[in-house]
Amino acid sequence: MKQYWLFKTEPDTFSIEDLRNVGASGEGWDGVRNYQARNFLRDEVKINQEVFIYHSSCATPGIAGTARVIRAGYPDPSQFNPDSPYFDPKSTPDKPRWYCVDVVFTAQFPELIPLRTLKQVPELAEMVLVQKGSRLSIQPVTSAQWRAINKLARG
DNA sequence: GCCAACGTTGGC
DNA sequence: GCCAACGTTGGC
Repeated sequence: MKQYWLFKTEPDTFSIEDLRNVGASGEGWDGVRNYQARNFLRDEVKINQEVFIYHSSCATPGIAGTARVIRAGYPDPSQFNPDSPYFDPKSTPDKPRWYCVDVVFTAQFPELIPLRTLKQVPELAEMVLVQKGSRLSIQPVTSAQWRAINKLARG
């Protein structure tokens, strides 16, 4: 079965509009500093898989649109950059600790689908995002969940 | 390996 | 800004 994902981002820092604006070159999804999320990026997120872009820590948190993976996991360059907020002095190029992938914008939903709406959809009851206390910033999404959310987005 | 203290996430 | 939930750190 095809694997889908949900990536969280704070729109004040990097929004779906920002992703759209970088165009076809895509964007390195860097700065993920959680081991469970790292493992997904390193081992399981593959080229051509599709991703929901989720806006967190903002007035209306929710799913803003979609992206596609154009490069699978590789060492996150920001961990080696002392000027980066994501610099990790304990990481070395032969033993990188953190990984990222590249994604490209595919669509922005006509309207963001708020978390509060997603929580009310029976088909999404098992979704990682709506589980209590889920802080995971890179999450697997099933094909059934992918379909249900795209249906919601079309209204 | 336990676990208290501390730090972070993120909705509200 | 509050605070619950969770992750990480570090002494022992």
